[in-house]
Amino acid sequence: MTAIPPDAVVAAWVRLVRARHRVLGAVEAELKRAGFPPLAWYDALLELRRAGEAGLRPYQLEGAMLLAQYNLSRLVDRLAAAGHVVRAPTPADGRGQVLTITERGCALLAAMWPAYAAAIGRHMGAHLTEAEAATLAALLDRLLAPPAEPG
Amino acid sequence: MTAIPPDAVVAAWVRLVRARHRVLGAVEAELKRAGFPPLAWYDALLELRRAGEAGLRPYQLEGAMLLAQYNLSRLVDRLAAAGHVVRAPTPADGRGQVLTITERGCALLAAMWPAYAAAIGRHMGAHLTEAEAATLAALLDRLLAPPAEPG
DNA sequence: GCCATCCGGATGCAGTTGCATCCACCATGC
DNA sequence: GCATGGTGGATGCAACTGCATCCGGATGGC
Repeated sequence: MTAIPPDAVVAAWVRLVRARHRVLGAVEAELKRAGFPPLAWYDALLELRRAGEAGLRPYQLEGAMLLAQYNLSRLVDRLAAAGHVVRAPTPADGRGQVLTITERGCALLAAMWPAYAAAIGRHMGAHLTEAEAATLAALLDRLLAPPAEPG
Repeated sequence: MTAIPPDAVVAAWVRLVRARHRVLGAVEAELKRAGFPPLAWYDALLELRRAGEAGLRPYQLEGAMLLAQYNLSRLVDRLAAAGHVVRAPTPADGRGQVLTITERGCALLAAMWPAYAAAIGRHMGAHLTEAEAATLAALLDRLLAPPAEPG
C-alpha cells in the first residue's frame, strides 16, 4: 500500500502541477488584463446559466464546482454584490436559498467567452494537436474517476 | 488569432484544472493529516538539497519553483523560522543572500517522502498504467514548452 | 567620483482562503 | 409538542496571496 510509485507516475504528477500552474496563470493573466474577473466567477455563472430559471441551491453549485462551502458562500457574496446573481429564499426549505443568474451575469459570460477561448487556444491548443488534446483529456479523466477501492 | 479552440482542447483544459485540483487536494490532505507542512515546503527544500552546501540564491529558487518573488521571500521566512533553512549573506553580492538547507530540513524531506510517494501512488498511480503515466507526462510536457512564437 | 538606473529582496496593505464554529431550520423519535 | 440530531449556509479569525512600493547595493555613463 505504501509502495513507491514508478518514475513515470511521479513525472506525470510533477508535470500535472506545473502545466496547470503555467497555463492557468497565463490564461488568468490574459483575462485580468482584459478587465475580467477571476475564472471562478465564470465557472459559477456557467453552471447557473446551465440551470436556467430554476436556479441552483448553493450546495449544488458547491458540488458542481469543486469548491469548499465557506468559499462558495463568499464567492456568491461577491457575485451578488456585482449584480451577476440573485439570491432568493426557497419556499421548500427555510434554511436554503436559490441562486439564479441575472441578465448582467449572462452578459458577463458572453463577454468573457471569446477572450477565454482565445486564451485557452493560445496557451493550450497551440501546444497540442487535436488528437493529442483528446488523448490528454482521456488520460486526465482517469484521474477524476472515483478513488480506487481498497481491495 | 482569436479562433475558438477545438472541443478536445477545451475538454483537456477543463480536465487539467479539475484533475490537478482533485489529486493535489487529496495528496495535501493526506500529508496534513500525517502532520506535515504544505508541499511548497517540500519543493523548496528539495531544490535546496539538490544545490548542496553551495546553497541557492533566493532568485534562483524562485526560478526553480514557479513562485512569485514576494511569495518566496515569505516562504523562506517560514522555513527559516522553522529551522529548515539558513539565510547567510553573500560575499559576492551585498544585497543578496544564500539559502542552505539544514540537517533539520533534510530530516523533514526524508520523513515526508514516503508519505508523499504513497499519496502520489494512491491518488495518481492507481488510476494509470505505467505506460499511460508516461504518455501523460509527455503530453503535459508539451504544455510546459515555451509559448508559441507569434508568426 | 557622481549620478541615474537596475536588480535582489522585504514589507504594508487589501483581498482571499482555510478552519472552526455558529445559527437557523428541517427531520426524527417519543 | 418537544428534545435530539442532522443539514444548509454564514462568519470571526488567523494564515496566506497579490500588488505596489520601498530599501539598499550593484552597475554603467560621464
